[in-house]
Amino acid sequence: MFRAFRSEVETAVSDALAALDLPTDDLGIEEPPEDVPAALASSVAFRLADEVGAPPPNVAGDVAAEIDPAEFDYLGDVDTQGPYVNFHVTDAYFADTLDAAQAGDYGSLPDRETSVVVEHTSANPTGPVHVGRARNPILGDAIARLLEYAGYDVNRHYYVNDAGRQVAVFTWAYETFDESDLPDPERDRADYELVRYYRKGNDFLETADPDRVEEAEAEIEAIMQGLEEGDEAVYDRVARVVDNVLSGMKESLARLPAEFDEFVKETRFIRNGDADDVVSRLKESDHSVYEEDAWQLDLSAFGFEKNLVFLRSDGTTLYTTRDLAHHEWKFDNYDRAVTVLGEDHKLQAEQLRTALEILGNDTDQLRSTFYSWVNLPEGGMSTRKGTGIDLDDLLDEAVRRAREEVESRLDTRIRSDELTEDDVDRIAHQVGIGAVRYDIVSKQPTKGITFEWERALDFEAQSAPYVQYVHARCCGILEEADESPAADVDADLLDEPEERALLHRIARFPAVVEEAADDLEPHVVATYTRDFAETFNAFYRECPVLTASAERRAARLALVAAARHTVANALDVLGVAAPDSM
RNA sequence: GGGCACGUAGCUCAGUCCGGAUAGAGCGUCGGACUUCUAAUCCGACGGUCGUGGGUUCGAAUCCCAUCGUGCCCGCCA
Repeated sequence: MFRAFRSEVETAVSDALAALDLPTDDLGIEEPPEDVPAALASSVAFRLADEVGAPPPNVAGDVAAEIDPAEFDYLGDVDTQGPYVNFHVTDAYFADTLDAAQAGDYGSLPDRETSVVVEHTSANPTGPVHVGRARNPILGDAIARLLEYAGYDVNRHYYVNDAGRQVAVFTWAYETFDESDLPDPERDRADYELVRYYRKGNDFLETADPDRVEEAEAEIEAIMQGLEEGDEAVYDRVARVVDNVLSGMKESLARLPAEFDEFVKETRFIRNGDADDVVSRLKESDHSVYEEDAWQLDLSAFGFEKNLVFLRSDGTTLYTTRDLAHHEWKFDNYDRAVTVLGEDHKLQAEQLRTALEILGNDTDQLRSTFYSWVNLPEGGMSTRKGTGIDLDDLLDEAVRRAREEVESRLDTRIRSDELTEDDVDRIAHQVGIGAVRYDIVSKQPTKGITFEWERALDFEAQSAPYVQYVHARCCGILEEADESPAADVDADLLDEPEERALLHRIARFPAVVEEAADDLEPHVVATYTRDFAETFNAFYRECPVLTASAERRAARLALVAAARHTVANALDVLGVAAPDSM
């Protein structure tokens, strides 16, 4: 309803200014501070004061007087407070909000008939997912969910880097070293087992005799050439390692949960000739140069200092070349493409975009969003070196601490229903994993995070359980009521300030989804859930539901149902579970 | 050296894109509220030169310039 209201306000102000013969290019519509009762306001009077030749409050009065609320459904009173024009909502606004939010999918926007491919995570298949990388699947999955709520047809892709040197090293190491020379795996799973070869191999290359390193390098080079030439036997050798490691990584990611519709392998674009096609088209471009036996793009006209090599002197393609083919493939199959990348890929992403334009693509359909790395207090995390916290360890610890928390609360629990063992287990998972996820997704991705156990697993703070608790409270009331919320309640009965505030908050949810999706910023939804919880808790404190008189009780039950759908879906956008009880 | 981010209360963060009403939360500290629809909750107090210095504007945390601090990037790696 808020979206409809806002559009009415825009129309009203625009028409009023036109009637007063004033410019309508800037309506100055904004949200007033919390202590102002209006839902929207306009500060347009400041800007027009000079033109009108009157002080802002007078101009505001003129604008307000020009608006006839009778022409609108949701725009009610229009008044002024000093230089501001304030817009209030009608009873119909509350009634329609209450009605709309009875739907279980409240907050989902209409289908846009637009497909979007969201590529995220795409971590090199070299070992277990660590916390430094975990921001990517959490952010990426939330963006994918957000876009689905916003009405897009979303596909989630994981781009598998299976053609680079690191997988050649990995394959060579896997085939060379014997398991008896390796430490025990940290977990009984493919990624933990295989990463030992990768680490051993890298260690060997750094510390072994130069002669033996040279031999190893020759084998690694042979694997890379085999991939480039389309040697099926080499593909099979590499795929055995890559697919195995990936199967383990998928299990970690699924715990978040982050799941994918497709794992797109980089080698696919070598094998199907698309990378070669990109090379030949780039060679013909005005920006291509042949220097030092390699084909390069001179991007100085686009503000890039250095050339971008797209074909090595030995005739092989580079990651970027294959990624160009990859993105053209995305453009062929989807209307829009979103990529979630670490900030270290920023320059590369800009070069990619420019090269795609040179190839004749419309890059408006491509949007990238960047996040800062999660570091340890002592520095970065590395799969190769084995430094870092495994995502599995973090999630295990989060669930363990959440379980401790649930169990310690069992004694003081007021509610009469007993929690079963299964309930405790469920709540521990929902709260533990939800807290990790919420902590990451509620911050602006560009802000750096230093990982600290205590902070990551703090269930107090402004964390998931605070919001989840609101959902559990809603469910508790609805369950206790023992009757479904009636469809035709009188929303006018919800006239307490806390009830009105809650309806206002509910009404905004679709607009929050829309804004967050437009900007690819799920943290906006997280901020909303916190505000929502605060507003609901005020209602919960002041407005008893079950003991209210029959009519009021029915209206409040409908409000609680509306609140439940809103908070459940807001959490769903973030990928955080909404527990029925806690 | 160049480019891009980030800098808001003791700590962790919203707000910055799109300038407007006394800069908002949480944690911590201090003081209150459970025979009540679940206290993982709520209420109150204390706490801020919005890194710094200029500029634009009726108005700047927000825009511009400069500067300091931190992080990332500047490969025929991925």
